[in-house]
Amino acid sequence: MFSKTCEYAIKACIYIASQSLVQKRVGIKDIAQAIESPEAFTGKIMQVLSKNHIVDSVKGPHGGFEIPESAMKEKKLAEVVRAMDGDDIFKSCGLGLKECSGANPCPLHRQFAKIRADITKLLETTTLFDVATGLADGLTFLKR
Amino acid sequence: MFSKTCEYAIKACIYIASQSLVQKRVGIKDIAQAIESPEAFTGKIMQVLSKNHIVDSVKGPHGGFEIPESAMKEKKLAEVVRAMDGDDIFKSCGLGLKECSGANPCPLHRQFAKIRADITKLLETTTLFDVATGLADGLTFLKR
DNA sequence: TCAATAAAAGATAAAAAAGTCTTTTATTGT
DNA sequence: ACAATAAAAGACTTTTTTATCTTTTATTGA
Repeated sequence: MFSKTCEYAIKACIYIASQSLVQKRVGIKDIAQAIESPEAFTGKIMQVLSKNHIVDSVKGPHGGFEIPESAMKEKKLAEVVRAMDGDDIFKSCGLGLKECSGANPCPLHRQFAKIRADITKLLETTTLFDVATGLADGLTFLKR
Repeated sequence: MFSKTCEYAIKACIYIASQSLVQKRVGIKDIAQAIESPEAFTGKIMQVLSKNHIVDSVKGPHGGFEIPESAMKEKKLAEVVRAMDGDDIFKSCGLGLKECSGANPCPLHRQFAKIRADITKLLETTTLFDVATGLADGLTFLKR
């Protein structure tokens, strides 16, 4: 569904958001630990998220990453996915046709269109705030 | 969604099925051409499909691959997907948690469960016959 | 100002997926 | 029996993804 990179990115954002809810800025070590990801690789991912203005990054002592509450209420999961995996999951044909459309449909065009629409709706309507609260409340998890 | 290998496999099966509908056995060159896949790689994929009894293979002159009409009415797309990609798409957590469940849910557990169920239903109920007819009738395509 | 901290940037490395090439085996028709 | 055909099997190569290691830059507080 998503690349490993994208999975880590989504989990990292949710973790950072949940910590930002209690005014805590978190470092890479922290994140890697919270989402069970390789530390150095997580650093690379954070660079992309930071460049795409999905998270705020602060260098130096007491630095780390954060997402202001106002921002996390705006940011949709779709933005994270687009930053990491592009918009393949939103657009591309399930069987890999380059020009799959109503005029040139693959044998599963209509069926996949429905599924893609559901995925798109989920990712375009869910905000980081929406998912961060469940984590903060101990109702959901990012490990195991 | 699917690996490239799996996409080729699905398309190959649909093409073979559609040709079997008119009593035509098809060779690897034929298939590769019909689905725009690399020929040698397609050969490798056919080996897997053959070993998994999804297609019948015949060696020697006039040999090739076929799927008897009775068989294609039984074979679900899910069997092809399982042979190539395993059952990750049917089972595994969208965020990559190893033990994602009602008791230890990832933040998107319920939402993904719904989408996975839809995908599973589609793949488990659609037979090769179902999709081969549309191709044979020129209503759907495997290229472009 | 300087040592410590933490992310950014850059260069590699390892693993997995995608793809190719060569040799072998099975089948067919002459 | 044997030449031709076509898939199976095995050994490789290339590309992409995942992951690591090192150096640089920015920030802080003593």
